Parts: sequence; C-alpha cells; structure tokens
Amino acid sequence: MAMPTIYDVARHAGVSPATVSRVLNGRSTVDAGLRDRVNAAAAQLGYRPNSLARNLRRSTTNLWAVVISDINNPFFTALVRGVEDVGQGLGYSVVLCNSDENPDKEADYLRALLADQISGFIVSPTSRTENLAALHEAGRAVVAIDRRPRNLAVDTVLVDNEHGAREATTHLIEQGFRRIACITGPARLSTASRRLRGYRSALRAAGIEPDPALERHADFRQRGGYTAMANLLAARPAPDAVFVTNNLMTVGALECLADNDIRIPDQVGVVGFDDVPWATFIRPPLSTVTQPTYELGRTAATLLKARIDDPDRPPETATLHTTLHARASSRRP
Amino acid sequence: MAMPTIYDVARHAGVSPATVSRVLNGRSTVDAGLRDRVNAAAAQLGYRPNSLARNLRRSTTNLWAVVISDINNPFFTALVRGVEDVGQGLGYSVVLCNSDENPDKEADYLRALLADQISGFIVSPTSRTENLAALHEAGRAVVAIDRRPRNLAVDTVLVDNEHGAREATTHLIEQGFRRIACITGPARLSTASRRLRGYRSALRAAGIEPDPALERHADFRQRGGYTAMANLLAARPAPDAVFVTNNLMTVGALECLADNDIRIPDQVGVVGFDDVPWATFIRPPLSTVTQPTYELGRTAATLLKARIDDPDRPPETATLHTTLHARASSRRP
DNA sequence: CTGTTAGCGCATTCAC
DNA sequence: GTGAATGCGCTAACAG
Repeated sequence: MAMPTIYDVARHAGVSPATVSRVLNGRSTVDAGLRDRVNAAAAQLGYRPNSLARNLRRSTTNLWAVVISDINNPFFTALVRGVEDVGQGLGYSVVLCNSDENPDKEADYLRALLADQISGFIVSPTSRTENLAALHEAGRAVVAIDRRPRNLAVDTVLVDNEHGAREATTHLIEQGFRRIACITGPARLSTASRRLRGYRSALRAAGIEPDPALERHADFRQRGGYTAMANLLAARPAPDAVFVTNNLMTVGALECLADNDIRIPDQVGVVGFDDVPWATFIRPPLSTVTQPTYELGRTAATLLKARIDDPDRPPETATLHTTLHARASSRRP
Repeated sequence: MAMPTIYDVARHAGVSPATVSRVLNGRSTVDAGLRDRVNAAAAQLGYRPNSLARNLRRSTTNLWAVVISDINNPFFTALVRGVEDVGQGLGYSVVLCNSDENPDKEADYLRALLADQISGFIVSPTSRTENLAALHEAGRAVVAIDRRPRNLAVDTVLVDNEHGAREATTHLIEQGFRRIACITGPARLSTASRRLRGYRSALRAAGIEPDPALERHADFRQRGGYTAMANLLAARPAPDAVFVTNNLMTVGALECLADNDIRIPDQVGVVGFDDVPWATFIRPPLSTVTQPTYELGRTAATLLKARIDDPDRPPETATLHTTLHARASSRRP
C-alpha cells in the first residue's frame, strides 16, 4: 500500500540510495550495468520519487503558480493552457489562482504561495505592485502577463495594445464613422490605458479631437460593458460607433444594444478587443482585434523557465502582435 | 532573506520548537503566556510554516487536484472556480490539470499527482475508469464530477441529465416541432448517453418514435457540433429542430446554421444544453438548459472534504438540477 | 564511479 | 504542560 522509497529500490537493485538518486536524476554519470539494474528495480516496484522530500531537500518545488485576475474570462483560461502545456513538458505542475481583480486576494495568494516554495510565478497583476515586488525581492522567478506592473523590472509578456487599438479605431474611421466612442477598463490597468491611448491617437491622426464625453471606464466585465454602453447611448450627439477594449465588456455592450433595438452597424458600428468563439456567426458577425492568447501563455512560460535557469539575466519584455478581423459589425455599406 | 524556520521563532520566544509547533497547530494545549509569546515572535519574524516540510512529515499535502477534460469549456472553468472558492476557505490550494478528453493524458497526470502526495482529487473522468480506480485503490480521496465513472463506487456530483434533456425535448414538441434531431457527445461518456436517453424518452412520451437518422454523436467541441449539424441538414426528410447536448457543440451548430442561411426557429428550432453568456442577446435569443455550474464545483469540494475527513463513509452521489430557459430560438409563433 | 553521512523543516513520540 | 530526540524521503557533500 505504502509507496516504495528510494531505499526499497536501492535494496532491490543491490546498490546504495545515492546511486539510485543519481540514476534517477541523471546528474552524475553511473556505470551502465548499475544504471540498468536501478531502472529495472524502479520499474518493477512502480517507484515514483516523492516530490515533497525531493523538494524539501532542494528547497524548491516543481510547481508553478499562475495568478490570473478573472477565471471566467476565456482570455485568461486560454492563456493558462499555453502556460500549462509548456510547463508540463518541462516537468512542472501548474497551480491556478484567481485574484478576481482584487489586490487583497492577490496578496493573500502570493503570501501563501511564497511559503509554499513555488518555483515560479506568472501573474496578471492587479494595480497594487507591492504584492509582486515582494515576490521579486524574495528572489522568486516572476513573469508579469497581460499588464505591465508599475515601477517593477520583471519579465513581462504583453500584446501591442496601443497598436491594436489604433488599428481598430482607424478601421472605424475609414468606414466613415465619426463619433466613435471607447469603452475601456479601469484606468489603473496598463491594458486599459494603452488601448485608450491607441484609440485617441488614431482619432487625432485622422484630424478628430478625442471627445471625453465618448470615453468610459468600466470594470472589464460584462455588466460594466452593459452599463457603459447604456450610458454612452444617452450622450448627445450620440456615438455612431464604439470600440470596446475587452471581450467580456463587448458581450455587455452588445447585449445593451440588442436590448435597445439598435441596429449594428447602421446605427452603431462595433469593434471588440480580443476574440470570442461566436464572433463569426452572430448577426452581424463581430469585428475583433484578436490576441494570440495561447501563445501569450507559452511565451510567459518560456520566459519563466529562462528566469529560473538564470536568475541574473536582465528582465525582458516580449510583445506579441494583435490582428484586426474586420467583419460586418463595423462595415458601412 | 531566507525564510525563518520554527527554530528561529522558538529562539525568539524563548521556548522549544515543539512548543512553537503545538501553538501553530493548536492541537495540544499550551500555557497562555507561552502561546502569546510564540504568536508574537511568529508575527514579528513574518514566519510562515514551510509546507513542504510539514507535508513531508505528515505525508500529505494541502493540495487538491482538479482534472478537467476541457479547459477551454467555460462549463469546466466555472466549476473549477466553485472548487477553488471552497478549497481556499479550507486551506487547500488547487492544482488544475487539463486532460483534453484524452485517457492517456489523464493517466499521466494522475500518476504524477499520485506521487505528489496530493490530498484530494476532483476529476471529470474520461472513459477509461482504470485511471480513477488506481487512485481510489491507493486510498486517495476522489470525487468524480459531471460524469459517472463506470463500475467504480466513488463520490460523484452530477446534474439530472436525463431530466434536463427530457424537459428540453418536451418543450420543442410542445412548440409544434416534430422532426427533432439530437446532437450528443461521445457514447462512452455518461453525460452524452443520459442526455440522449432523456431526449428519446420525451419523444416516446409524445408518441413519436425516435429516429436514428436524427441522432448524431460528436466530440463535445465546437467543430464536432458544426459537422454534426451539417450532416443533419442533409437528412431527408430534414429535421425541423435540434437539441444540442453541450455548449461548445451548440456554438458549432449555430455557426453551421448561420453559414447555411437557415432561419431560427422558422426552419430549425434550437435548444442547447448548458448556458452561455451571449444566449440572451443573439438573435434570436438561444434557449438553453442551464446547469448550476459553480454550485457543482462547490458541491464536489464539499464532498471531497467530507471524504478526506472520513475515508470510510459510504460513497455518495449528489444530483443537482437543471433549469430550462425557453427563449425565441425554440418558439413557434 | 560508488557508498556513507548528514540535514532540508517540521510534527510527533517519549520522558520529565 | 514542556523540551529533547527522532525520522518523513530525498539529494549533496565528502570519502574512498
């Protein structure tokens, strides 16, 4: 019933525990004959190293923690999947935590995980940088994802938010929309502010002065998108298009437009940031700025591994690119 | 920089490490004065118990593993969130693994996790029961979720699949649909077969003999739903409605219907199993059988805790209830 | 190249 | 009610 230990294997193979350890970890070179005997014994006993003991001894773990800010957002789960696939290949298990965009919850998690000897962290940071900074100062490998932490030099994986937003907005302008609104996220998150900036810069490039009355900050969730859209519809003169800076808020905005029987794109053109699986078959199909979500996760995992292997390398920022998918929701006849 | 150990706290408080341990675990009774000194010292040093050492000693962990079959399915992520919230409250961290509906990948994960001294498992099992059985025989606490494992008596959390499917199908019949098709999942999964059974029984109750030409088995993913729907559209006489037994396949089926310019519900009525956030604002709004997803996760977590606390209690099955949301996609004028 | 030894940090005997 | 001693299973020094 009890799992066999390294001593059982050693006895079975007629060698010392140290030799078993060496064979299993392939660190030191071992005589081929002994190696085979050890492997045979391990296989026969169904031996699996006890990670607790191994990790206690090495004072590290084979665990990565991914702390995301909204587990109900498919953007983050796709990303986690990228992390997981790479981590799995490297022998790491992935612990998933959901901070719910709540700095306190994030702090709790990180504090607990710090004590858990987790060997690497991938975090989509809330606004409060101290949580991440504490990890970083404790010497843990940390990669920030999706958002740039303020005043903290850690490896970071982002998309080109400003460029993606500019592209979306320019597309709306080219289609003849003029009073283009923007629903973005909390001002404290870099994702939200960069996308807003891209939106503004596209307007200015077209000779349109950004109008604060057409900008809204919401919470990156469905309900927030709904409310912001309802609010925008009351603006006078009303917007003729809207650029929504994340997927969940886009759902909310569309729901609001539907509730108000507003025709898309005739009355209001729509472009959303981040893809959704149903973009192509709703009527009209939804224009989106697609992020390479899975690839973001893979990249973060790769950076994390590099950081673990060489804690002293200079911090690096990887910026991946977005793609505009212009569909009928933003097309003027 | 190194984290303080129990010895540091002991020295600081002028007591023995054993006393510190006792205070921290509250098992044995300790003099109030000493207790306060220990707590003060621990707080001052920012002491956090090293879980590796603690768990090695106790030969268990504070880790739960959730092995789900598709991390891209919001159904499963919502469920995980339920598990996580309960686990977190009880002091457990949750490791998330994604078997991708692949029994080999599931086996790999479970084998690795078995060696990791994970204290509890929540699994949406693939068809191969041996993987779960191995865990169970090794004495680990296991809860199956979403699907009933064949020939294995473990705690299980399900919804009333047959009832939900019957309700959906009856609704379609009441609306006047007569050639009602069903797209269900792989026959080897209990979820798929129970929902198919509910569909058939509703037909029979209405005096309609189930027609094998209107039944399709797909893979519970979007592409599978698309293909099955395309395939059904070629059936003669064609179906006038379709009941799709999970959310991702419903997306695929809707996509296929849109591609073929088929009007819903005039030409084909649609009911999907499991809710989606955009059900209400697509046109026509989508009828769904809603599952209490988050609650499923919470229930599984509660059962798991009960199992850990009392390994000998008889296995229990919790069955939660679905709700039919009849919307325009299944309504005949 | 291989075996012996020690200790990672903690919880738990066992004495007192 | 408290402290000293032991070992969970493993890997890293150190000898040989």
